[in-house]
Amino acid sequence: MPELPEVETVVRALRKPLIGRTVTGVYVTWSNSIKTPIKELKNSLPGERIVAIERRGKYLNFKLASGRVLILHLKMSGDLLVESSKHQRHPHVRTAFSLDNGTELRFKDTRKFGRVYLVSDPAQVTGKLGPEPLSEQFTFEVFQGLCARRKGRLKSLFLNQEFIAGLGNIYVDEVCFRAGVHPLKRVDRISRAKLLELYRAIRFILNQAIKHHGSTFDYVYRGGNYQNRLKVYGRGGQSCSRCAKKIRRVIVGARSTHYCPGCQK
DNA sequence: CTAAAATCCTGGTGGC
DNA sequence: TGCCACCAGGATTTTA
Repeated sequence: MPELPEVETVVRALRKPLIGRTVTGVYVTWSNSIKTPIKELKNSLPGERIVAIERRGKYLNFKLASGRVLILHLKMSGDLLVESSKHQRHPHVRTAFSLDNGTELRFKDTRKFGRVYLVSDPAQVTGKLGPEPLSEQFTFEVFQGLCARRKGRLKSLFLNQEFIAGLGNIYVDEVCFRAGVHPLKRVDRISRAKLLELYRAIRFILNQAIKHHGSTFDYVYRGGNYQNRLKVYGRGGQSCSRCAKKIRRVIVGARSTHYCPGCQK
């Protein structure tokens, strides 16, 4: 479940070992993940130098010297490792990029949901994404405009990457709790005051999670410890830390959803 | 148009 | 201990 904070953590960790490196080879064991013709990837990636690594929503963009962009999505169970080529690959490494200094960028992906693209224009992959919630451009006015005339439920809208890029199941539940808004509330019936609370909660929760290097779960990126600070996600049946009522777990749009019936109206 | 359901996947879990 | 059905979940695709 890597979401924005986990992907941001990965991006920051990869910059030092990867920027300036040149790809020397491509290794693939699960071609369903590769969304560019494999021949093209294997033929044209070697010789490319990585000049920058950026995050867009939950996507990682590796900018190459030619101007093309290698885009990865970790989906459910993806992780990226930089290891010596001599070090044996974990069996769940589905794609690897060997580099000019004897290391490899390894895409470990237990559940095989991950995706790899090589494109000339990243908009081909990420063009429809909504705004970056931590950018300066994402003001309250922008958020309010996006919410206007939306009839759907808050939870579903927040999970929609074309609405805001980067929120996922864990942090949506945490944002709704912090703002004190019920996740099933219709968006067009939320007051301006509560919208402001939601806007602030999005920025606060994501920033806090990044500060703690994201959350670590069964298959998710190692290292982070924000999972210990979650107030509702994964806590169905436990007592709310604010009002002591039992936290509920329900299914919304095939996603588990956690909220406190006392604090969230 | 929206919304719900199916799809892709595997390791872990709980029941028996 | 072994077997098996079942579950999680991001994004896309299909169905209603």
